[in-house]
Amino acid sequence: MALEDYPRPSVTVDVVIFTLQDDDLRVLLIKRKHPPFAGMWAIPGGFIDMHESPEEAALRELREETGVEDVYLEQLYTFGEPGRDPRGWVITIAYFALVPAHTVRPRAGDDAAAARWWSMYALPPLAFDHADILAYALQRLRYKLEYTAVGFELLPEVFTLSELQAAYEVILGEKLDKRNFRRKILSAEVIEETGQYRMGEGRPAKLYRFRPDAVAEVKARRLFP
Amino acid sequence: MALEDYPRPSVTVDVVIFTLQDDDLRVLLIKRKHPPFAGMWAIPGGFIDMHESPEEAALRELREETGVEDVYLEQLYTFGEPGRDPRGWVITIAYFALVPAHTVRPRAGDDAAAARWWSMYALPPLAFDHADILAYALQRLRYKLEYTAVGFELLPEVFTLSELQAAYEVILGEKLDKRNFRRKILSAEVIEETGQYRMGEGRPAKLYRFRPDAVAEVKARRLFP
DNA sequence: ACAAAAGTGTTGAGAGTACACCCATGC
DNA sequence: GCATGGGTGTACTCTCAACACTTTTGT
Repeated sequence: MALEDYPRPSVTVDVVIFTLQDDDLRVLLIKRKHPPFAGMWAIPGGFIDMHESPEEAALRELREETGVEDVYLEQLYTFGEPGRDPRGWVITIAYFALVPAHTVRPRAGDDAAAARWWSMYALPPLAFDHADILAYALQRLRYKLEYTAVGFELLPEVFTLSELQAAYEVILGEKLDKRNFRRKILSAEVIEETGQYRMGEGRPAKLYRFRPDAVAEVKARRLFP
Repeated sequence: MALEDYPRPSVTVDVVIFTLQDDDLRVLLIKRKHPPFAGMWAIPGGFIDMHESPEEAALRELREETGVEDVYLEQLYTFGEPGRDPRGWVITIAYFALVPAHTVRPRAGDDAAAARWWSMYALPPLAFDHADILAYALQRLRYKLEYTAVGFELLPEVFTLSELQAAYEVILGEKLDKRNFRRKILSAEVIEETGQYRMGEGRPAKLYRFRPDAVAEVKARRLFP
């Protein structure tokens, strides 16, 4: 039996693009130009091209919507409930990306009437099952933040410890203790001082950078030995 | 632009089915009857049907290959490298399932010349990119084992602590300390005594069962607070 | 001098790890 | 009575969480 004897779905990639902006966790959404859900907000995405891998397709979408090339990108989950797209049988491979805010200026692609950042904590109504996808992406981001060093992907190259802590707080949605935070992050040896300082309203703050040679993952606590 | 204007891939599900047998971690493979890779071993799978979700397709495959219905099933990853299937453009959504050995008798489905368990530590050459998929599934299984209670999905309803420890050892590929193992698992309060004993060659062993109300997940140690 | 943000240590509790011997049964 | 696997406790180290004051700068 040949491939053509089986019905084939359309397959898209959707890319949840996170950033930090104004002490808020934001996600890039596009306003749909065409039906279905014309005028509604949606996660940017598009059809996979033959001859490209799903990851390449996700990188292409990311480039089209943000212009950025070299960012953290990870496959999230594949959604394929029948009926999730009123046009027909459409399966989507969802990705999530982390971009530092200052590197990006959202651009509306061909199919979008607009593109802008939305706070993850104040989202508009969303097309398709995109609210589910975002909820899952947030859960996964929080989870990864706890046991890997992905947080740095959202920050500029240099940052202060207070800025880093604020980033963690806004993503996790909880306050953290300053002394414990500093002790733990410094003992993890994933950042180093740059020797520079950031001048501000109070005492100048040491600037740090991520150590690219750092081990990004810590062993999880085992439920069983 | 309509859905039909875009090229569509074939989409399959592949289900990595793990079990424990003879103190070994095993995976169910089928021997392919048809080209490509006729006569080679492969992960069981098949095309998704229109009107079913990927998860339903995975459950259907699982039923066809093993007859079991009610088992642990989790989406693993979606593989879509161009060229991974010589017949053309085929994307596969990989799942992994955990089944207790005694509940299953492998059956060769229509497209298979044979089906049998293989040790994860002594695999035959595999069709397509299935070696990659298995390697990733093993990594994920080990990872989940460390911070959730999925291990019980591989054991019969009642078991001794020694059997449980042996299961963990064969999956993780390392020896564990008996006293620490027992202390930790009992303090996690995920199992309870049945009151029965298993008679064997030495002192009879207490039988335990999994507590279905138990919390299956433990907080991971945070890299950062 | 005062406002604003940066920076800094200690203590008590719980978890992880390493380690060796006695117990209950079948033969 | 002995072989076989089941079952048990302690001491040390490390990590976690809670908690408040001093330092450095700009105005």
